[in-house]
Amino acid sequence: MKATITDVAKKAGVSMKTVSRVLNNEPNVAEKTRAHVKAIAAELRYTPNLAARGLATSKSYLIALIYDNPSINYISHIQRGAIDACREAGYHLVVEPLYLEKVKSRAEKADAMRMVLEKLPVDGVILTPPLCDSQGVLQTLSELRIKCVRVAPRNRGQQPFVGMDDDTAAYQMTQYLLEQGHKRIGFIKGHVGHAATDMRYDGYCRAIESGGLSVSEQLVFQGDFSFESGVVQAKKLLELPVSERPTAIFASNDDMAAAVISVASQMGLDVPADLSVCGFDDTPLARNLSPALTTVRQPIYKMGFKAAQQLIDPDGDQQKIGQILDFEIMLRDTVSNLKN
Amino acid sequence: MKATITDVAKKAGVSMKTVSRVLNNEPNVAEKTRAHVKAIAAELRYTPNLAARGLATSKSYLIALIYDNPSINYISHIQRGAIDACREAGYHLVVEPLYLEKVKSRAEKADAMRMVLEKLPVDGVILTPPLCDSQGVLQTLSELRIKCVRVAPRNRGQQPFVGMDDDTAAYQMTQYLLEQGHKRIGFIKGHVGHAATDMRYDGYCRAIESGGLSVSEQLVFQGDFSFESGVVQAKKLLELPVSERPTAIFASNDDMAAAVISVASQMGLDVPADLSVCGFDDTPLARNLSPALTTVRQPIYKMGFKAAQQLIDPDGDQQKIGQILDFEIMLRDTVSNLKN
DNA sequence: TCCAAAGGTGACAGCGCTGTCAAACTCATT
DNA sequence: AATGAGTTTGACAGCGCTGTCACCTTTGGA
Repeated sequence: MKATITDVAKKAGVSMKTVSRVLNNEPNVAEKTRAHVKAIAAELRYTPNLAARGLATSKSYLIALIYDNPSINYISHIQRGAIDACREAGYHLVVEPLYLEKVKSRAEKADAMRMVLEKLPVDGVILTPPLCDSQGVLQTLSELRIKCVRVAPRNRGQQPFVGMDDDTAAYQMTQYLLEQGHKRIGFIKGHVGHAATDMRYDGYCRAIESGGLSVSEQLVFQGDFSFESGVVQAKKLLELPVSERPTAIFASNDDMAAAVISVASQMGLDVPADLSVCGFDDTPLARNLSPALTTVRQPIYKMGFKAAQQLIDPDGDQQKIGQILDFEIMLRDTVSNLKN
Repeated sequence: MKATITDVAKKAGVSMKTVSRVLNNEPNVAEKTRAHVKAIAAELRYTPNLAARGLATSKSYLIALIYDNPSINYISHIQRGAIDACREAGYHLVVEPLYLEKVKSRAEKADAMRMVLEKLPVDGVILTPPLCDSQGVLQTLSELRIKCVRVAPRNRGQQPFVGMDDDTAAYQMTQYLLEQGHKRIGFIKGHVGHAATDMRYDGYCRAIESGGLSVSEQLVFQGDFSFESGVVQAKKLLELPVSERPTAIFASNDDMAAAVISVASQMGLDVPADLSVCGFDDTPLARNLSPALTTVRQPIYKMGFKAAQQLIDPDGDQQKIGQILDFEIMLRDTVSNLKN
C-alpha cells in the first residue's frame, strides 16, 4: 500500500502538518526536524497524493498544452520542452487537441475551449498558433481565470508570451539572399490568419525595400504552410518567363520549401544552380532533403520549456511578460551565390 | 465561482448522493429525478471536480502514454488516438517520455519507471516500443498494480496488447516484390532489440523461402531505424558488384527507405528503374518523397485509440487480451515490375 | 530578571466527492 | 390489511492533504 502523510508523521514522531511543511519547503521548521522527516519520507518511499493535495489547495499540478492542428514536428518539440519543464517542478502535462479550423465564430471557439477546460482542472494552459490568436479562446481563458502563456510571435494585449522574432529572422534571411546577388526573390506566404505569416512577410518586405528594391506582387503568392500549397504556388512562380522568374524563392516554412524543390526538379531546374530556395522552421525534413535546405531554426523546444516554466512559476527570474528567444539562420546547400 | 455538487443538490431539492448517482449514471434513480437533476446541473454548468472525485474513488481519470524515443510521427499518431479515446470517456492523457536507451540493467529501468509513476497517479499506462519489451518496466507496473496496455507487435505473457501483424505485412510486401520478378531482394533490419525488427525480418525470410529462394546473408544488413543507418547500409548494398547487387531493397522503415533512395540517386541509380525500394510505416515522408514510396501502412492512430479504450474499459466489447489490427500495403511508385 | 518578538509545532476543520448503510417508499401478493 | 421484495432516497463518514490559528519554545534586549 502506498504510504500516506500520516504514516510518515507517525514514524517521524511529528504532526502531519510538520511533514507537510517539510514536503512543501515551507519555512519555520527546525533544520533537524526537516532532515529527519525527509529521511523518513524517503525511507517510506512516500510521495504525496496529488488528488488530495489538489483538493486541499485547489491546484491540480497539471498544465495543458492545447493546440489546433499544427505541424506534428512543431507540436512535438513544444511538447517535449513543456514536459521537461513540468518534470523539474513536479507538474505534469496533459495534451488537448482542439480542432477549431472550421469553426468560424468567436463565440463557438470560446465554447469549444470552455468544454475542454471545464472538464479538466489545470493550473495553466499553453496555447500555440493559431489558437493563441483567437480572441474567443483567450476570453474564455480569462473568464475561467486560467493562466495562459501564448507561444506566439508577438504580444497581444497583456498576455504572457514566449516567442521568437519572426520578422527579423525573415529580414535577415532575405538580406542574405540579397547579399548573394539575388534580385528577384519570390515569396510564398503562410496560412492566412496566423500571426507568423504576416511577420515573416513583413520581414521579407522590409529587407527587399531596404535593399533598394521594391516588392513585386508578381513574386509573392499565398500558401497555407502545406506541401500541397507549396506545389501550387511554386508552379506559378516557376512558370513565369525566364526574365521574370525569381532566382530565389523564400518559402514561409520548410514544407513549402520542400515543395518548391520538388517542383523545380520536376521542371528540370537544378537547386541551387538554377534556383535558390530557403525555408523557415528547420524541421528534420530540411536536413534530409537533398540538397539540404537553408532555413531558419526556431527554438521550438525552448519555447515549450519556457512557456511551461512561466506558467509554473510566474515570478521566476524573468519578470517580463514576454520572452523573445533567439533564432538561428541555418546556411546549407540550397542557396547559390550569383556573384561568383 | 464553480458550482459544486452541493449547489446542484440544493437547487434540485435532493441529496448530494442522488446528484452523484445521476452524474455517474448509476441505477436506482427515478427517471423523473434523473431528468430533473440533469437539467439543474446543466443550468448551473456543473462539472465534477476531478481531484475530489479522485480522492474519493482513488481513481485519477488520467492515463499515461509513456515512450522512449520513438519516431515523432509514430508517437504523435498514437497520442492522437489515445486522446480521442480518452475524451469519449472523460479521461485525460498525460504524456511522459522516459529515456532508457542508455540504461542497460533491468533494475535501473524498473527504477526509472517507478520514479515516474510514483509521482503521478494514473489509472493506466500505454507502453510503446521499445519500452513495452522491457521486463523491468513491466515488472514495476505490475508491482505498482497499474494497468497497462502494450502497443506491440506480439503478445508477451498475459499483458493486454494492441498491435498489428508485422510478420505477415513483411511477408506480403516481400512476396509482392517477388511477384514483380525481383530475385535479389536486399533487406535492412531495424533497431536491435525491438520486437518489430525481428518480426519484419522473419516475414521477409518466410517469403523469400516460400518463393523457393534462400536468404542471402550478403543482402541483409543491420540498421537501427534511423535515416543515417539507412545511408550506411544502403551504400553497402549498392556497392556490391552489379551481378550481385539487389534489384530491390526492403527497408524496415520509411526513414531507412528514404535513405536508400537518397543514396541510390547519388550513385546515379534511378528509382524505380534501376532499383526498387520499399519501406514500412507509411509516414508522411513516404508520400512526399519523389518518387512516392511503396510501403506498409500501420494503423497507428487506431492502435493508440484501442489501447486507451482497453485501459478505460477493460470489459468493453472486446474481451480478448490482445487485438491485432489490419495493415495495408500502399502500392506507390518505387517498385518496378521486372517482368515487363 | 522579565518581556516581547520570532521561531517552531500541532489540533482541527474542510476541500468536493463517493461508499456504506439504513430509512422510506412503492407495489404486487397473500 | 399485512407482508415482503424491490426500488428510491439521504445521512454521514472519510479519502489525504493543507490552511488557520493557537500554543509552546527560544532568543535578544531592556
